[in-house]
Amino acid sequence: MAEVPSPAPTGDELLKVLSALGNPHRMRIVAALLESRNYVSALAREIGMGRPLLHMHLQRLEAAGLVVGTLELAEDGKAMKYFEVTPFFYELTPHVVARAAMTITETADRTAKEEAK
Amino acid sequence: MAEVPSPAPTGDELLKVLSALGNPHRMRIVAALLESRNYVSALAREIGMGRPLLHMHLQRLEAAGLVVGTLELAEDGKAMKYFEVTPFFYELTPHVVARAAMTITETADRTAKEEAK
DNA sequence: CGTGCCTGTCAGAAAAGGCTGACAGGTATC
DNA sequence: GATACCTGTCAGCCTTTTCTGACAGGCACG
Repeated sequence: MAEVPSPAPTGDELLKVLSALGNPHRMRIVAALLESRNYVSALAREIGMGRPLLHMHLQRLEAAGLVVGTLELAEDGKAMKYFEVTPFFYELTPHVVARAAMTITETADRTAKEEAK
Repeated sequence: MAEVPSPAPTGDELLKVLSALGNPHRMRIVAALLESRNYVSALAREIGMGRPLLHMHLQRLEAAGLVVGTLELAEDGKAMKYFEVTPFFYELTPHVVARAAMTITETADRTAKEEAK
């Protein structure tokens, strides 16, 4: 059980993880969700944050594979999206970083790309 | 030798490390410096980046404790700042993140703080 | 003394990220 | 039908980060 991506993550993956976790709010969100899985609105109240904003942070974390959200139907029919943290594990060393750095997708070539279309 | 801050980093420390490493340029800088320590101007040429910009990235990495710079005097008297990577090591797990999240210095309270002074 | 290479910093433009209020849809209860 | 929850998205503002060009100083070589 529990897949752990430990050893050699791809550059883009590590980049998403690090930039996702490198934010005070998102770190606290992970902390809150680790204590108990929760749905968006309740979590927003708990940590005192607007829903749209929390929503944005959550999908940033989810895009990085650090949390997962499941849309569940409560008994009374209400649709609520529960989030919980993934058992992720990354080792952060110079070697790992250097290895990942080689496989970074250049997202910085918006030159003569729009026109080609 | 080589101090490794592995187990339970403070929130602010982890925050600095993650946001420092969560950037494509800075990952490449670490990669380049791991191969061989280098001074600013040469490194700038090597990775094709402006000196002022590289300078900024370097001091961001240094502030996070991931690289160290030493100002050395070459034989011909020129002052050159050599950078090299630190043997850092961080474990990234939900538990570590949650633990760090509790010790985050609220830098976001510029409310009734100026007046108190 | 001009040229070259080193160091650093500064102001200001450009891009990215964070944040808010308003809106739309859904289902259940009074 | 009005209220009260839940979900999501969108335009627009504001702050932070990223990036560039120009400038300062230092030391050595021709």
